Amino acid sequence: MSQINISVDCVLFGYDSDLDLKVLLIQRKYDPNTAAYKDHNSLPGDLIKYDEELSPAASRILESLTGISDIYLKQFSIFSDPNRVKHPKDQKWLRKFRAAPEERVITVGYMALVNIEDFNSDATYFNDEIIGDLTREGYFEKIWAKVNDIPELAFDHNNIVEEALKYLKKELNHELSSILLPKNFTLPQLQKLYEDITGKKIDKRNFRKQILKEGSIVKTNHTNNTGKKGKPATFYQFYDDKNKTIK
Amino acid sequence: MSQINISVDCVLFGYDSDLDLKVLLIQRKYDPNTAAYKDHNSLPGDLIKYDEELSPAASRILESLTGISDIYLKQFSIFSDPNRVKHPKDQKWLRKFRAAPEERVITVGYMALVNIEDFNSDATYFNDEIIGDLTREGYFEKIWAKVNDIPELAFDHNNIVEEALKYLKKELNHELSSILLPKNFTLPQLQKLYEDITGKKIDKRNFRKQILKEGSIVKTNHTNNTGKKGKPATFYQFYDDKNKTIK
DNA sequence: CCAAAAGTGTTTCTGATACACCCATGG
DNA sequence: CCATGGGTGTATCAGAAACACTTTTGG
Repeated sequence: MSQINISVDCVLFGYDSDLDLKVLLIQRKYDPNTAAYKDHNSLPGDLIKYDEELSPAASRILESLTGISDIYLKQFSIFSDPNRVKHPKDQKWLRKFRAAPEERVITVGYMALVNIEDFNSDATYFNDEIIGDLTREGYFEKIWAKVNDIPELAFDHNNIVEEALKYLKKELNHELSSILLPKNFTLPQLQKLYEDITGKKIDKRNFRKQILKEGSIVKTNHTNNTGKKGKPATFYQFYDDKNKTIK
Repeated sequence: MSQINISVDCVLFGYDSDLDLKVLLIQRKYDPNTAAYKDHNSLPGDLIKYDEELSPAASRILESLTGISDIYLKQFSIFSDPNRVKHPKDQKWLRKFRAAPEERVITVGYMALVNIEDFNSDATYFNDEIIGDLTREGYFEKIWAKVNDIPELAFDHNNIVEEALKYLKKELNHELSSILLPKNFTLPQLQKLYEDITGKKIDKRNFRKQILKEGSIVKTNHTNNTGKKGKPATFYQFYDDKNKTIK
């Protein structure tokens, strides 16, 4: 008898200060035996286990990819179209490693945020046992794609990314930015992050006034002597109001 | 093999102008043969069919209860605790009419709004074939419970109601109020609705100024000569900006 | 004529926006 | 010394909030 399956898919955002907002994708490499996976890209995700809660499932998937165990996670939507896995190209792929590839899958979308520098330090981490779907399939790579330049993805994953981005825009605040930025950051970096995500230019005096008034960030004694032209910017750190500690 | 089931549960709000915000509950009556269902209350909900989309499932359930086919619906959260149907009292009940009562059920919460007067005109409507869970179980009644006085409900339904209420508070606007109110309503009624739902007192001059400025409601020539003391209030109607029609 | 509820404008405050010049560094 | 990017304060505007009396009806 046919059953409905549940999965989670994670849209992991990373922000590269001098560049762009990016999303982590799983890219299947060309396989000479089947030629089927070439250029097959998707979001990290997996079916949930019978007794598994949704958020822990998302954590499990992300930890296995990044080695980071406490990634910021937020459920943002459900994708429940009965035909969302029925496209022939997706079916061809599913048949390779799912017991019942034609069965309906409802997926829960999670938005996740990570400091891309933390990620890089663990870039090679990978735990074979954790991600069923990925390891069953074998050979793949992680790539950071610019949000404005995302390739064609499997299933409805392009749509899921769009929805995650909408959600991030709507929810953006100082707590979230503090996750995307390294511990030490400059105000021009923070401002650029806001401008990149919301797509709006901000007046720098007003931006500083606002954010400093809130008291959520503190000045350090250091500046970024990057060897570039221009006055060096001073580093700030986020201050966690609840725990009275610097993040 | 154990599978995960998906259901939808509906939190249908109705607003009785002179009284309170209410939620529609399904109340199982006392059954002398089993004595099991006494005082068993729950939200209207059902497992979804294999090929069914979530929103249409919620519509189906609500239509079968109210006879109204186009009830306002909004998905607001997922409830996915693996043990949410495992409580002994709930298991006892599920064993009566589910093939696999011990299986995990993930439910999707829908908030729904209805003009309680429309509902009353169809109060006796009930379609046997539509709601599986309800008809399998047999005898039940619909009751409107005040949101501040909700009895103990099955599963995690008390929690689901709370979350729906939070969601309604957050999303409350003039479109939503127009659904809860009858076609003709007075400004004091509208203001009371806002105050009841948000739990905050509003200055009546500021409230009128604001809502009239938006142009979403229009004055009529009628007043509510209710035979009560005090100046009669004039009736207004919501004006649908998109369709240029009165709702 | 009194009690009850509807209806009506103005002032104050606060937060958002607009705007231009000086400073420190590298080349 | 010049090009580049960092850093600073004030004036204006708009929307939110505070506030008190008059009007119409029923009893």
